[in-house]
Amino acid sequence: MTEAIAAAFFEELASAGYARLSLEAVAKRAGAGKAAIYRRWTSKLDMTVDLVSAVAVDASGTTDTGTLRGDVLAFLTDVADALNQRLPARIIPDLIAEGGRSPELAEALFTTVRDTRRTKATRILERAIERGELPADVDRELALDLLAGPLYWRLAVTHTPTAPDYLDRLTDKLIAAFSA
Amino acid sequence: MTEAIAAAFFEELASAGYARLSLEAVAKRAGAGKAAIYRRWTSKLDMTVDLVSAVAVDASGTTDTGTLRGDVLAFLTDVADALNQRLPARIIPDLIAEGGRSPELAEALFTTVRDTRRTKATRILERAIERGELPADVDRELALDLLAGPLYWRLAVTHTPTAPDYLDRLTDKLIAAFSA
DNA sequence: CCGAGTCGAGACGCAACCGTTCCGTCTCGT
DNA sequence: ACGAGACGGAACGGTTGCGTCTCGACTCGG
Repeated sequence: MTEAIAAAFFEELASAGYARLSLEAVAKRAGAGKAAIYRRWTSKLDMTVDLVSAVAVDASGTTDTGTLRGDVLAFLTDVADALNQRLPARIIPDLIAEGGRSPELAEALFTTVRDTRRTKATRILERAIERGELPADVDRELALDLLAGPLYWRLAVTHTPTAPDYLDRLTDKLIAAFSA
Repeated sequence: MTEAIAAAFFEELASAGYARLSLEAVAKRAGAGKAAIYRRWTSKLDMTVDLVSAVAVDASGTTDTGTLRGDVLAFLTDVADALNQRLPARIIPDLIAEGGRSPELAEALFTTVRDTRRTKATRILERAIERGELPADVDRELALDLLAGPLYWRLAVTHTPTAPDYLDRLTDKLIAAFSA
């Protein structure tokens, strides 16, 4: 039951956006009464934070492929896989935009989602430093933006499809940038 | 009058988002009657496309600084200036998210805003090729994503402030990536 | 000095949701 | 077999925004 409501919630969130999201529609799509929702969560914000951070947490694998290039490519592949799915592709930009407006939502999601991804990326850099692939004083701040930015821009903002070797080529450029 | 309505529209759009935008609130903030709005535009979508593409078009300067590095830095500075303003910082991510949901809005805005910026960035690359700063077969597709992505990610998604020399450092990394 | 056009203000009927409350049903554990 | 509790569904009063329409006031060109 809770699961059916959650599924309906994400469908509605993707198709309507957070601002337009109606709990009435969620209930209807789940084949549930509104009471079933209000019995579990107190508000739309509560529900959103709870459900979104639940799915965000478990997406935190940190595979060590043995090389910087392998790690970067794996990281980019994870991001691309997520952003190429229908629901996340619509939901993530919407929540980011909404986060600019609702501090509560922004803080709740950022502390889970963003920080998870941030530490994951940082670990890639530090492993590379230990291996001697990158200098110890690599510009981490910039590296994090370079890792996430271009792919997010392409997939989530301009909605441009990627050629099969796109991630490969991007990986090469990124490593060149890190080492510069 | 039209100008007062437009100003109120952008204020409301920034604080409420497109989905929650109420023409009633726009009228009230502009000190206008609703009739004044409906006399000029037929719908919220019509109004949005009209007003947004109007301000987007005139932000299309293409300065030639004489070097690739100068051009890139100038481009990044333009983007950063725009995204550091209160209204664009809130409005742009919101419209991007909304564009994923409303094909009409997406198409109308993309053909003006995105293509304008795209050609601007492409011209930077081609000038560099003419000068011999970049090889003729530079990966333009990747270069465009690298130019826009990291800065957008930092300013519009993670809302992280930038150190004064951030754009300088980013420029160096980007040029290294282009040449790789 | 007058009539056409625009103005702000707001009432109108309509629709969508809100969050709550009440049904009658169904499924449990005991 | 029975009572507790969650279920789907529907209705409640209240709020908000829509798009239309009607006011009386103002401004100007002729």
